Amino acid sequence: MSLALRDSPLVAGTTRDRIKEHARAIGYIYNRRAASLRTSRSGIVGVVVHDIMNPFFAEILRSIESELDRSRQTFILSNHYDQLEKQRTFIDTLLQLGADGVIMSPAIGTPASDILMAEENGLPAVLIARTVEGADVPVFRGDDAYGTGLATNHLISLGHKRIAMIGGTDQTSTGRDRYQGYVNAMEAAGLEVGPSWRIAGPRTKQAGFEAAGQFLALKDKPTAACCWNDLVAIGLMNGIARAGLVPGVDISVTGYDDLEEAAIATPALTTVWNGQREVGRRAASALLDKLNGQTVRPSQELIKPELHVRQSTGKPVERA
Amino acid sequence: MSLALRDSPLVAGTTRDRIKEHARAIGYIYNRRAASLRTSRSGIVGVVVHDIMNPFFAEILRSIESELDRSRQTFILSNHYDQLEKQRTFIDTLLQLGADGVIMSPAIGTPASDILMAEENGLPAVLIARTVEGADVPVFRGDDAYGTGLATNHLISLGHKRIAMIGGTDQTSTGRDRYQGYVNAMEAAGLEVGPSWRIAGPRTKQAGFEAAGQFLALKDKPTAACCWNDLVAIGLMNGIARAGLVPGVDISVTGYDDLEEAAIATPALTTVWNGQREVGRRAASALLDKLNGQTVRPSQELIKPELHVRQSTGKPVERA
DNA sequence: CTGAAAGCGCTTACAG
DNA sequence: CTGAAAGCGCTTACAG
Repeated sequence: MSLALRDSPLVAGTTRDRIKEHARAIGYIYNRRAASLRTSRSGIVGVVVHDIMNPFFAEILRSIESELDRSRQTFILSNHYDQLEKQRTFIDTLLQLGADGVIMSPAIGTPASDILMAEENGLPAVLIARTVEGADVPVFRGDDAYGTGLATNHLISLGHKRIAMIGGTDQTSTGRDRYQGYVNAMEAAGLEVGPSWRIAGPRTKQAGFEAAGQFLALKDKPTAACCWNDLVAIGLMNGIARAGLVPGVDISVTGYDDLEEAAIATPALTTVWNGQREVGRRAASALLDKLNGQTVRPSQELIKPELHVRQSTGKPVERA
Repeated sequence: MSLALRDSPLVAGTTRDRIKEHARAIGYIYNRRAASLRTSRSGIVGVVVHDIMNPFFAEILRSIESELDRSRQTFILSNHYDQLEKQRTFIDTLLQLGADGVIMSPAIGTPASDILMAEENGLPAVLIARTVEGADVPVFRGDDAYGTGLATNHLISLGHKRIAMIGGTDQTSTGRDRYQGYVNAMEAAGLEVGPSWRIAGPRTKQAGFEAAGQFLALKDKPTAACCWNDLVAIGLMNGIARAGLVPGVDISVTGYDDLEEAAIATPALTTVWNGQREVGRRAASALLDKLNGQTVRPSQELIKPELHVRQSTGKPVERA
């Protein structure tokens, strides 16, 4: 019977149809636990990211979803909120469920051994967005240093000389790379990076909004802000507007990610497209290849970002 | 051994510790598929909503997550994007995995028989946000008609007489209820509802943004917009600002949901708090009760919304 | 080609 | 209290 339901060529067409019809009639439900126990394939893929509600991950997840759907894999989502313990619990759950693989944006502080452990227990991993030093797995992410370089150079070319970097943390590879790209661009242009010009931390709209006060009170007031991501940029612009200044005129602001929202922000946000779709699609397809027994060599795949210029950046306005 | 690992009192303390230590040493992984096959409990709960990336659902999901976490249930998320087929596939997957229950915001057009089928196959269901006529299960949602009534009355009390309703669809109970609340409030105040004053459809920031043009071109131009949700309201405000008008001054706008974002929008959005946390927490806890064999009677639980007045609403400004 | 049997890793009722 | 055995529902190798 199981052969018939799976359309095996070993079973004749009419027999197959008769069995399928009968199965439907009695409301037969295929028991995947039993099948998986026998075959040790579950058809489950885990995805764990910092926060699935963050629109940056949301766009990645959509493309992972559509890629996995085509291979009829069920995917289980989880947030780790950058808590190593939550991430470990989730990986443990995946192992217990016999998941076939995991796509993860590793939590801050993830040791390579965590990933090694998963792989050794038959749970192949693919990383997105962040790297883990020493983990021997494929990684798909944007070229962050290059991306913030694009944004910073754009501001420099408009004539800005005092440019702050708002948000992000040194605890992730992404954070270090984005900051480095900004610093490199500044130095290449012979510009100084004021010691207080980095406001580290913010990664949400709310935090960007709150950072506006600190930003506007900076010594040698910068005329532009290169933000960690679109959320911070939009929050910052709201904060700037609240303070009576006009973002895009009085202060130039760049974002990062090019979320759908960036285009409809007021003013429309100049930002760096980060290839979310690409990252998701390629990570999922690499994992599927692995599951199908193909050898996928560990590699750092850097998607090249692109600058999208809109209305939130302009020439600097010097005030008295 | 399995008794020891589950801390059964049948096993002496020292023996238990020795076994646990050994299990850790050899890297033992508990096989939940096997256990579930035997016990027919899987520890999996499914959650399916229109779109998990929508911040309205995101806030509900967070509270479901924390509630289920405490009972050590794994939850599987899925979007149905209001496609009945996707929802059915997901429910099917849950049945095949032997999930213990499902929390769903039913897709448009979900027949009661779909829910009945799940329940009959041992998958108890709890609904959130939307009702399905004839489905005999608990439903947790906000009192939508009351909520839009609050918003509309607030606008009326400020002196507005021409108020449009932007967004939402008649295909969901939520959509019908919110529209009805608006109409009731208008009629109770003896105000006319202009036939073109309802712009149905928009439910996203993008769509709200795009609706601004249509709104601003309405005959007998309304002075205020009661929006379907915060996303539409924020999008609409952005569109209004793009057109050179000042939202909150030239046009009053109300939202619905009171997302975290509402407070930091520019201007800060007057909106209706919709009890997302409550909805999630209570739905999860009702499902857990069901799983534990308690009889949970099917009922409509309406969470009372509250108006939060901010800067996006003010007295009407009549222009020449 | 068909059918009966073994076995995946658990839990639980049962015999010792 | 302990240990061996049955059985959950599949898949697959094997005997007929």
